[in-house]
Order: sequence, then structure tokens, then C-alpha cells
Amino acid sequence: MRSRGTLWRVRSYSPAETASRSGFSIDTLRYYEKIGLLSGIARDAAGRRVFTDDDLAWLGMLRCLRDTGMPIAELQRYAELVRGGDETTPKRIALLRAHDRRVEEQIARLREQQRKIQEKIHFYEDAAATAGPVADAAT
Amino acid sequence: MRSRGTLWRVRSYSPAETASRSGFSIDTLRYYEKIGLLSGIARDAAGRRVFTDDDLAWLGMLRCLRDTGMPIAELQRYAELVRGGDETTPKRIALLRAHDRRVEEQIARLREQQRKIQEKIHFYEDAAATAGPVADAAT
DNA sequence: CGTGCCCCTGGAGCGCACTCCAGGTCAATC
DNA sequence: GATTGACCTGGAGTGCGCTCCAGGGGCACG
Repeated sequence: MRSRGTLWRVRSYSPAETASRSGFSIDTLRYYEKIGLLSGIARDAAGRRVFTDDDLAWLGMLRCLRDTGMPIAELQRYAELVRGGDETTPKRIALLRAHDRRVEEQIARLREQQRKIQEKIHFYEDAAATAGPVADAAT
Repeated sequence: MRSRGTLWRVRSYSPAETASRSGFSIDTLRYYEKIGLLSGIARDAAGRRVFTDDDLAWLGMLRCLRDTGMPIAELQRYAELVRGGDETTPKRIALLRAHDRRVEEQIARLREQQRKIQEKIHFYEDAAATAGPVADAAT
């Protein structure tokens, strides 16, 4: 399907190149394969891993989910669903929706806390401007 | 200064109450005292910790900074500045401003990543609606 | 043919931030 | 006066997510 209408050939990537493109270290790539987050990674004649564009796209998804705080265990469940084929689509949607809500909450909490931090900064700025000690609960 | 114009007496709090109010466990409170994040915590005749409203306010600040991702080591620097007295105000401002920027970036990154997650959700929803397998880079 | 270099495996080690535990003190309650 | 319960200390242990290491293999370049 992709081969029709596109011009570029399917590329493959060494572990080092995959690491630099995905942002995961080579050790982490090996670790992810070992714990089942990457499956079906090809090998060359010498037994070295060979990553494809699809692998890179999947790594991009992993990166996105990890960076938004999804624990490894849940990534494993997600990876398992993906391996489970098309009939797991509803479960994948549910999993990602739940995560999306957590990200939403995370953002809301961060904003709230940022407000608090900025208040504190203003408090210090006022204290510095007044050039005298100002009573505060806990500096 | 506070005693004038306010009605409530200064309260004090047991470790258990402090834990439930601050959201830190008793163990964490002890740990924080041990590593210098809490200093000058009073003790009663039997050697038990007695927390004040000021302590609670400071714990609130610690909670806010921790929850926004500030590592313990930086909290220690901040606590040290606070112990250093008023002349450290500019440094406290600088520290909090730097942290504020990191929080800002964090929020921006989360939003970006949330977009990606939502795209994926939409992709799955479309795939489910079409009721047939749809080619995707890496599900 | 030798020297590098990148990669392999299995398994140990690490950093962070707690969290738990053993053994003990003290005050209040029954 | 025995029990209970909250708290104390110093120090060991835990969970997560990597990260590092020893020992070895194969290929490419000079």
C-alpha cells in the first residue's frame, strides 16, 4: 500500500542511527526489545539489529507516551494490544483515551502549580523592592 | 506582626496530622528533615516533632516544587538560600524563575504530545469505523 | 593479516526518592 | 501496672527505568 504512490525506498537503520533518531539509547532499545516493547526487530546476517521506518514510527509513539508519564507496564499492555491485531482497536482507543485524560489533568495541575510559583516570585520581588524583611509564612 | 489583627492562635500539628495535611508521609517528613529540607522543627518533651503553620506552608511550597519536577538536590539549594536570610532573595528569585521556565516548557511539550496522542486516537476511531484494516506506519 | 569499530549477550549496578523495619521510648487508658 | 498507640532512631530495602560491563563475534579498511 505504501509502495504505491511513494517514491522513496524502504530504509533500514543501524542501532546507532535508530538511537540518534529515536532519542533512546542503544541500551534502551535492547532493553525495550527484551521486555517486549519492540517485537519482530529484524537482524542482519551477523545478528545485528536492523530497524525499519515502521520501527522508528513505533519508537516515536513509545517516546511520546513515555514522556507524558506512561509507565513501562502500561506500554507493555499497549504493545500487546498492538500485537493482538485489529480486533484490539477498541481497547487501544480506551487505553489512549485514559492516558489522554491523565495528560490533561497533568497540564491543569502544572498550570495551577506554576501560578503558585509565580506568586512566590512576585512576593520575593516585592520583598526585595521594599528593601526590608517582610513577614511571610515560610519564605 | 501576625498576632495583631488576627484572631486564631498559632496551631501546632502532630506528625500524623502534618502528614495528612501536607500529603507527605511521616517517613518522608523525617527524611526531609534528615536531608535538610526541614530545619528547626520543634520537639515536645518526649522528643516528638511538633509542626507549626509555618512548617505547613513551607511543606506546601516543597510539595508544589516537587510535583512540578524539581529534584531534591535543587530543593536543598533553595532551602539553604531560605536559611541564608534576606540577602539571598535575588538568588531565590533566580532559582524560581528558572524553574518556572522549565514548567512552562513542560506544559508546552505535554500539549504537543497530547496532540499526537489524540491524532492516534482519531486514527484508531477511523480505522474502527471503516471496519477494515487500515495501513499505518506503526499502529 | 592485523587493527578498529560496531554490535552482540546475560547479568550486574546505579540513581532517585522514598519506604520499611527492628528495637526502643513515653503517655495515656483500662 | 499492663497494654496500646503514636512516635523515635539508624539503617537497610524497594521500585522504576534504565545504564554499564565483561567477554566475544564479524566485517571493513590499510
